[in-house]
Amino acid sequence: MPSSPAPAPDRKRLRSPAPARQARRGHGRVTLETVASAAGVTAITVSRFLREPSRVAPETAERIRTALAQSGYVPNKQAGLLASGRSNMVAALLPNLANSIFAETAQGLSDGLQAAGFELLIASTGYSLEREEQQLRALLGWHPAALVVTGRRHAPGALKLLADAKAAGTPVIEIWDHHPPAPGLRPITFTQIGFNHDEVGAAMAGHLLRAGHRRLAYVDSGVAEDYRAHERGMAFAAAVRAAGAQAVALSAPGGDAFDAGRQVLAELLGAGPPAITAAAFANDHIASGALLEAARRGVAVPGRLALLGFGDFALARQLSPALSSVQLPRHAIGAAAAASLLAALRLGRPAASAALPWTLVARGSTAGA
Amino acid sequence: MPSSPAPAPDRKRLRSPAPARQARRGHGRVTLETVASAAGVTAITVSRFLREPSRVAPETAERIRTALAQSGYVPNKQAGLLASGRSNMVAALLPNLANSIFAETAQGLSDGLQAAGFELLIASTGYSLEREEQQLRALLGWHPAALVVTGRRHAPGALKLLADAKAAGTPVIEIWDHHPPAPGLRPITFTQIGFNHDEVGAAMAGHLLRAGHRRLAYVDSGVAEDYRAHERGMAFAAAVRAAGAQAVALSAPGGDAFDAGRQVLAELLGAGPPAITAAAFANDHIASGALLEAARRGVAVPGRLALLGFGDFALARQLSPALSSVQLPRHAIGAAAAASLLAALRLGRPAASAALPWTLVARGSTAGA
DNA sequence: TTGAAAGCGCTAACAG
DNA sequence: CTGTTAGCGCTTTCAA
Repeated sequence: MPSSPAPAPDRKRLRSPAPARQARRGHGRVTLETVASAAGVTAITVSRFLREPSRVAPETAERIRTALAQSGYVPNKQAGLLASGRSNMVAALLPNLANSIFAETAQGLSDGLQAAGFELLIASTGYSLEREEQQLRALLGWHPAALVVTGRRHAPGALKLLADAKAAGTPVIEIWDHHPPAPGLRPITFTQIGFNHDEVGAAMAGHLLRAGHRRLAYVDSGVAEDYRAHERGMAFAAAVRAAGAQAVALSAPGGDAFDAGRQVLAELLGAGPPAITAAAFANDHIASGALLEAARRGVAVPGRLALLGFGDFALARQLSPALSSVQLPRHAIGAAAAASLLAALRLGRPAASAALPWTLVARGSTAGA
Repeated sequence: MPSSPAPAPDRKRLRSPAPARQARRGHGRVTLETVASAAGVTAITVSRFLREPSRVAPETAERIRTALAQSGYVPNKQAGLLASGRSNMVAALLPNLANSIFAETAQGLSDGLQAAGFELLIASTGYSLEREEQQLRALLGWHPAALVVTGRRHAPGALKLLADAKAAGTPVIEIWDHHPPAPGLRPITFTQIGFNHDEVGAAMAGHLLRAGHRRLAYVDSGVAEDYRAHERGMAFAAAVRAAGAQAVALSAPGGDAFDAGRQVLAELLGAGPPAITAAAFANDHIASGALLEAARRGVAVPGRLALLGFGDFALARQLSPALSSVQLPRHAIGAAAAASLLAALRLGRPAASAALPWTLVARGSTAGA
């Protein structure tokens, strides 16, 4: 008796609601019906019990509770979501997660969402608009209840997806940015929760100009697609020039950010005459690298060179001199986005934008005149 | 004519497979069928095209391609997964994400999984076993193809869920740990991918003992549930005592880790006689805080006090003196876990455990004797 | 308070 | 190469 083509399936008994009912590809999973028949009710009653226990008679409830406990039942979310047509997921796209700045935003989102029973689906883009579009497409397959993306620049395809989603009533929120719409540039706009990077760049310049510096550099991160850092740099340079001072644009090399900062210091010191006496950075890591290198070389900070970071990472206030920096609403951005989209979902109208506060924290590295 | 209760739905036409077919709660979403009828085929053909374009005639394919492009169709994953009974998701539980150590592991997992077409579902536990169990329960609702948890300590309920999953053939991997099973302690075991924290603790002690220290402290992180840090501390103390030297156990206060390290330095210096001349830390942040504070106070490192970190964060080699530390396979743990579970899924047998290498990197903060 | 029927959007199996 | 049929596990609607 070789290869008899598998035993004939006994799919002839089409009777009764009993647990028999051999499924097409039934891999002995515990389903609502398993629990139901153990409790002597039908699936729908167990389903009701799970969602609104009060709508089930106390005795029935007790039997279901027992059956549930013994079965090891785990509700199947795909089935539930598919059947209800609802979604309790929010999809978020962040440039990366290893960077503590976005990790905190993710935490803020997660905190706000979890309390409301929503789940967070995160993907990272590595600052690439192309990857953002890919990831967005993948995420949309889950039919999320809302979308959170970073920044206001997106690939054309992504923009279309976002616009479609918005048109279909799905809240779309852009975080880490809050700019007035560029006149005539993009017709549709989304909710924005963040701050204005032009203002920050100008404020960084203002802080250094007020200390009397006349030749100032902005050191970019070197991440080509981090346009927010570029914007700060442009605004910085504009403000510097508006004050009649000189602006120099530098870019940090790739690799370890501390090392990049160390290398940039040489450029900073070598420039001139007239010498550059103050530098603002795209982030605290690069700034810290420069600060540490200055200490190693015996370069006086802020005497010879004033240094100003961005992000106010934990390390900033630990260095000597302590690094002046811009403190950001990292967690708040996530929390506010969660609150905004939750409200939008509840009220059925577009999510509200918000400009969140940042603070320039002056410390030793930019002290005095 | 006030509030006429909405126009009567035209649900009378039950004919033909045409796109009419008013659904029960059909909210004009674009489905396979929408695309199919636009292309003049049925849903299954579009479905096939999406998965295996070669199985569809070139002409048909072309029509489908057009219809697809115009429709803005987004496949519904819940429906697809439910119908196929498959899952392309891996659920991972990590203590937290803001900590770069775990963020890198998540990145490693994500990298490995993405290449194989799997998606990563991440939740963080905040080092709480209770939250781990909750999150695990929530994650299981997605019926993931594999589970990744951090460490080998779990709440009883979580342990049961994991054991059930394993029994059902779902690979379960414990990361960041690799210990021989404690005799008679836990009957069932899972795949482990990480390293032995006892060995690291002993190696940290060995490194300092070799430099001639006779009274050594281990500074714990103060996170009660980070048992891996405790284990390193226990092993550290055991090795110190085995060498006939004295071991002191300290714990860092909560709050900012750098500040905690600064505070601990005072304790370290105040202890004795005999004085503590070397300290090992639960992580580089606390160690760095101590190092920075030592510099501020003019305490000689390693002359008066040798300092040894754990984790080898980017900052470690930037300080002066540079901080000795233990370099960990942060990314590799995630990558190896991904590879192991992928192989297990493919071959249909249990995932393979692996001990990954770590390195004690000796730098200035523990130099000389 | 409970159940029967139908369907969410998709895919497996089996024709043709 | 394409279509038909049935069903994934759950929830909605309506009836009892």
